[in-house]
Amino acid sequence: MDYNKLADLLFGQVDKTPEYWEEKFPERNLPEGAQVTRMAPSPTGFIHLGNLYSSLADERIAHQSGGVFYLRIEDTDAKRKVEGAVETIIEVLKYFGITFDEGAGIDDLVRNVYGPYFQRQRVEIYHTYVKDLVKRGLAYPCFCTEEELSAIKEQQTAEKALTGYHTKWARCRNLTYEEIEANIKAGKPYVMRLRSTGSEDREIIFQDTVKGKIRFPENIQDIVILKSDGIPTYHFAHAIDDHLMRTTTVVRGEEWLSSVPVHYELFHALGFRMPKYVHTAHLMKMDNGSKRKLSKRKDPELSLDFYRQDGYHPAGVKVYLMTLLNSNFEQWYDKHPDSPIEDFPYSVKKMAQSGALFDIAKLHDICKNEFAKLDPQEVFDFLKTWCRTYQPDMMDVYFADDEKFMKIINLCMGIGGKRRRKDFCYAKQIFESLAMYFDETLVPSYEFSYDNELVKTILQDYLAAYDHTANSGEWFGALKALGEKYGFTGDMKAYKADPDAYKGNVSHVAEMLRIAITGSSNSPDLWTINQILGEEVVRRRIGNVIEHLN
RNA sequence: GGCUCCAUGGUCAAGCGGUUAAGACAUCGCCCUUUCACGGCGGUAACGGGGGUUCGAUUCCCCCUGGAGUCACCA
Repeated sequence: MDYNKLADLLFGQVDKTPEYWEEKFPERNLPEGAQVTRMAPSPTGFIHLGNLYSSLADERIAHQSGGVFYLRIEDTDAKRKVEGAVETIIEVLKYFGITFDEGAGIDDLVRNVYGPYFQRQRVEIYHTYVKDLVKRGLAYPCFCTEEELSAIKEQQTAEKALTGYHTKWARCRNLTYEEIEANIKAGKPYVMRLRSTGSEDREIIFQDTVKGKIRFPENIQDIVILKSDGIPTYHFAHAIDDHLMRTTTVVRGEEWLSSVPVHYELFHALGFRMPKYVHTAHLMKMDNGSKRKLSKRKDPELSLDFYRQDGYHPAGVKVYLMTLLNSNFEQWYDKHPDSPIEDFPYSVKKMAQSGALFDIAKLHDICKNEFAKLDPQEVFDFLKTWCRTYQPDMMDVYFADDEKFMKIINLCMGIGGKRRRKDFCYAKQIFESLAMYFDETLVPSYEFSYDNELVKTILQDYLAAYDHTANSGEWFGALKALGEKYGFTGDMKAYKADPDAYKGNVSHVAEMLRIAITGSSNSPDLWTINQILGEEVVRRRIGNVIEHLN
């Protein structure tokens, strides 16, 4: 068959050659060792933890080496397109401190010289290379229908043969020029397939950056490279784009490992050098006692929106992901708690080989630590920003008095105390724990561990003698004295030595007040809370409880 | 099922032929403490199984088992 003639029949409109594109997108002029990485999502706008996880690796690899990190949109599947997705992707990643140097949505004409960065705008490029493959007898049109394909598969299954479009099963492989021409004239839809030169008996040796040396049988599948609408499949676009955009390192999930033989053949057929691959282990989740890959459909905690909605601080999420990404990060971070993550010497050699179970408890611990590193103003700003978008109707309650809110933050974080408290985890949880400071959100409690009459008497007595201007020491002294009056000792040692000798101790009296004022038996320092609430509120709340006990 | 990857406490993991097998989270106990937190101290808890190689295997090789991924005109 005359392949040149076939190429003209199929791609007559293509007037460029591979050389043209090679010249247009030359090797990047970068310092020795600089890596070019990319994030290449489909434009669903759904960014999940796995995406963040690998873009963190991408970003570190590129920027630590003085290279380039760019964004390419893989919009080859029309079904996956969602309006505004690119903006969402850029914005969400930016929230987590990851920015692109180049690519889709980046307004930098000087740097954006390897585009277009939307695959649908690159069809001319893809067709140039497919035409070239056809000329060399390495690609051919396939007219098989869906029904024919599944019939082949059925028979293969019955014969226990390797499924797929390959070897003798690849019917359209041997179509004559005349048959092809007739099919096209008849308007039959077709895809373009690679004419694989692989053999099951041979193997390829592939070097993965994190998994090491891997052997595979050669690819023998005549995979689809151009879909019937002329748009390339992922595999083909990957080869063309990463070559022409001069990507040096591809970070992707290990679900791609099994298509390495396909990519290997594609790159070689095209005459391209393969990039380095970093196949990352999956984030896993425990489900009914067994591990499985986190799924975007089943697991809401996979969505980054989930973390934003609940108000997780981006630093916490990022640090947690880093601990999973590099096994020695956590200890480095312990030693350099105040250093920016960028100072960490990131190494692909230290990436996990196996999938880590996503551990929300660990995330929480890290978030608490991250909050404890922020200064009060940062916490204030973060909470206010979060509240404005996720609980707008509560703005008037929490932020009616900025000064009061700031005092609460200081108290809850232990600012000014001996040590920082670590109560703050994520915004939603924080605001829940702040309910006691606002009349609108207070949940009163009338559950006391002592007889209601006694509680009432003590509260009344407390109220009668309450001096809001007393300092912390004076206030506690008064509380002790009050307790003594009713048989609650202020001497903890004496109480511990012989608890039965007393009705209780001063902590029990404090508990009554705590419940009366905050609705909870647990809270930060009561005196400070009183000061934040103000005399009027304190008196009113205690009064309400007394009334309720009547 | 074929192909491939993975395998140290409940979880994340250090280890890279000889160790009392780190550390963090979680958990439990004690201390500190007017509650809660914070903090301090301590405890429970691991090399999946079987063969080799070796003077010696958690470490190297093989098999088994277990877990995961993938087998589309989706990426």
